[in-house]
Amino acid sequence: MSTAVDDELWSAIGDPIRRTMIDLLLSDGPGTATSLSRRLPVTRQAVSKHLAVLDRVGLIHAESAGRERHYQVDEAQLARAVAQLSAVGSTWDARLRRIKRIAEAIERSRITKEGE
Amino acid sequence: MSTAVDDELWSAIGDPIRRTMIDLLLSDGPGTATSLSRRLPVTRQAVSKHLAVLDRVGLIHAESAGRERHYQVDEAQLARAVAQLSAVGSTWDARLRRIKRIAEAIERSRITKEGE
DNA sequence: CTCGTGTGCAACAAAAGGTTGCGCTTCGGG
DNA sequence: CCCGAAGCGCAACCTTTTGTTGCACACGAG
Repeated sequence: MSTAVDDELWSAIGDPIRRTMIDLLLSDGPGTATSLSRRLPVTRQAVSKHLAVLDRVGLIHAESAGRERHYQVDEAQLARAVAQLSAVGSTWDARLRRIKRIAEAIERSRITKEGE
Repeated sequence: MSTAVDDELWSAIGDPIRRTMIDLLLSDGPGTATSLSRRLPVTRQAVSKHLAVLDRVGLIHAESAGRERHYQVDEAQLARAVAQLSAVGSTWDARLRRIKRIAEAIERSRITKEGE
């Protein structure tokens, strides 16, 4: 059902810090480990590790500019991740609906039997 | 933007094993730690810990039956989690769209300037 | 009652996430 | 030119999470 690549994408966006980092990169545009750490409750080194994780799964990519290293979101890969989210969401949604239907059917048949 | 409760829900469903467990509970109905461990690549004890995590955030709840302990999905809470997923997904989707619009606008103005 | 099966608890190993400290580039003002 | 400030990466270390094994206990069927 789920592939290793999908699992990596999931665990990448499963972390609250990493989700916030993606939010920041999307809203403020490209940023560095230092600029991001100023808006997050962790040190630059922790941010740097998260950036490495996101880079490894391809959700962001870096560009060196002098002594700075600018990261920005890879739009295509993030779109893939969003698709994953909605896929799992709709699967669960469908199953919840089906369970509800079955439960209602059982309820109906129980009432019918009682009426016999 | 994101609350502590939301983060707990996210990290709960962020784990591939836990996502699979929810899938199994949805598709096969209520199950025990032992029955789930037979369909997963980890030991019963590991499954038991994951069940404890899912229980703590309210995504599942248990019911004792003799010496067995049956777990099943809490539909309302899972529906909440699905809503979270789609919320983040649509937020990122909207921002990706906006970035694309801006990029196109810049592209247009650049061409205009070149034409002057 | 006794044996098989399902559970929980404890101790331990490995991985993830976080911090501090250090040393190496690179930019920019004297 | 040069030297300090700013940005970055690497390494050592700590804590939490995830996984394992081992053991003791409870329940149900023969």
